[in-house]
Parts: sequence; structure tokens; C-alpha cells
Amino acid sequence: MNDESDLGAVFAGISRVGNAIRRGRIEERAMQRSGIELDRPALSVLITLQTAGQPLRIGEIATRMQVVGPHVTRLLPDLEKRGLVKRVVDPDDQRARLIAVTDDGTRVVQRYLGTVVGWMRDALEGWSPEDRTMLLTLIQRFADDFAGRIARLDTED
Amino acid sequence: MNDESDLGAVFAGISRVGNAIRRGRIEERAMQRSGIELDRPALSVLITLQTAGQPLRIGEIATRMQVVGPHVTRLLPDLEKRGLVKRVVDPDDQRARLIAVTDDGTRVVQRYLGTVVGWMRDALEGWSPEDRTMLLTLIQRFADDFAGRIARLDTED
DNA sequence: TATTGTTATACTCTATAACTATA
DNA sequence: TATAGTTATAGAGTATAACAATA
Repeated sequence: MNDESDLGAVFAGISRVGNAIRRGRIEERAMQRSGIELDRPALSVLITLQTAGQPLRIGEIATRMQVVGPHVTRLLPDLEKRGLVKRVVDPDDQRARLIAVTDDGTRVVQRYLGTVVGWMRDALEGWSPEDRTMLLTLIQRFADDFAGRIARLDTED
Repeated sequence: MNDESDLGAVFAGISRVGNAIRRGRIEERAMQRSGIELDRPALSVLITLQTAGQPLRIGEIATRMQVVGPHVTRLLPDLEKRGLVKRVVDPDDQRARLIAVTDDGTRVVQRYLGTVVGWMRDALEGWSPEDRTMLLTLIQRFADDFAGRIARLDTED
């Protein structure tokens, strides 16, 4: 692959996948299938906490979600009311709160990810193990390299 | 790759790229670098027309962009005012309008895509030609298979 | 009566600004 | 004075509903 059109094709392919997820409302559908009645951003908070494997401060959740603090603050009351997270004052700093996912919250995340992974398995059904492994390897490498290039944009401005 | 965690990793990798594009505001930055002062959705209309290679009806633009008609309608006056598209009545159907990209509009799209492709080239700089080709092949195959699986969701509901 | 497009309105997600409490 | 979080407000993007014009 040496010319512009192939590079454009890689970008187009990635855009297609991105569009399929966004416009096809994959997340919303997976939530519906999993019986989850939450905003998508609220679920994202749960996934962030579950992935972290430990309670997080609100600012840390915002950083990991790549959004601003007030946005996370606004999502929490509903999650708390549903018993999916609990909020405790950080014993080390009275200004901060630690947000912990509850057992119910963990189950919600597991149902959601199970649904999505099932669809992924279906999509890759006809693939050889070698091709699957290659896809995983290249996707991760590309994610790293692309993120690296994008990070450099900040300093170029 | 046989287990859940690897399937989850593929999904996570794709999500990472998607997030890098969305949260890093790649499109906005590419527009800025290219001196394009448009809404991102408006540029998307231009790209859709340019990719089609022929004038399109408003409904057809909306379908290809995977949005509803009124949304496209609202974007057109500004594009027209800037001379990037022109709107002509469809000679075959007085109800419909055909939207054509102008030469200025074409140049805008080319500047934009040139910038993005440049970043792609940078990101893939250290890659061997074989790996680049493999990435392109697998991305396109995955885009097809994943889109196919998602399309089936509609009939499963 | 069905289709193409438009106008008006509303909703979701996220950002910025101003503020409070604690360090 | 700096930091963690909250409250209030605003903006971008897109959807739905009601309508007009033409087929």
C-alpha cells in the first residue's frame, strides 16, 4: 500500500465501522437487549468504574471518559438512585468523593458487555483463528500509532 | 483467538480508535488546518456529494449520511450561500431538488481529505507495506461483516 | 393519496462559567 | 490561594411532528 487512495481507504474503512456503531446505535440496542434503562453516558460511567476495578474520584472518572467534571456530576444522582453506584467521602480528603460500583452495577456492565461480545463473535464467525489474531494485533497497533500521531497535533498548533 | 477477553479486546481497540477520532476532534482539527469554516455536518454533506460523483436529492443525501431529511435541509442554506453547492430543481420531478457540489466545494473536500490522509500516513510511517495491506484488508472485511451482523439486528427485533 | 421537502420544536450529550467547601 | 465538586446555563447535532407542494 503506497498511494493516497489506499490510505484513504483505510480511513474510510475505519469510518465505516465507527458509523456502523454510532448510527446503528449499537450501544443503545445492546442496552435495550440487556434490559438496561440508563442513558448511554451513565452506562459509560459504570463501565469506567468496572474497568478500573476500584472506586474512583469524580475527576478521575471524567478524565478516563475524556469529558469534563460537571458532566459526570450530573450523571451520578440517577445511578445512585438506582443503586448501581454508591458515593462515599474520600477518607483522605474531605473535598473529594469516591464513587464505587455496586454488585448490581457490576451485573449491568456484565450483561451489556456479554451482548456486545456476542455480536462481535457473530461478526467474526467465518474468520480463521489466524485472521482474528491478526486483526486484534493490527487494531491495537493502529490504535496506539494513531493516538500517538493525534497527541502530537496538540504541540504542533 | 478463542475466548471472550480477546473478542472484548477487539471491541476495545476499535472503540479506542473511535474515541481518538471523536474526543480528539480529528475532523474539527482537520477542518481548521485546511482553513474550512463550516459545521462538521455541513462538510459531511459535501463529502457525500463528492463521493457520489453526481448531484443527489436531499432525501438521498440524508440516507447516505444516515440522518433524517430535515437535518440535511437545514444545512443547505449555508453551503449554498458560500457557493459550495448549488441547488437545482430536478427536471424529472418538480417536487425534488438536486444538490450539486461546485468546483469550490470540490476543492474544500480535497483539502480536508488531504490533511486527514497525511495524518494517516504519519501514523502508519513505521509499518511495513505488508502490514499496511493486511490492515486495509482486515479492516474492510471486518467493516463488512460487522455491518452485516448489525443489519440483522433489525429483523431480530 | 403518496412522496419530497420545509418549518418549528424538542431532546441528548457535552462544554463553560460561576460558585461552595475543603485543603 | 489551589483543588474537588456542584449548579446553572449554553451550544452542537440530530430527531419528531406538522405542514406545503407536486405527483
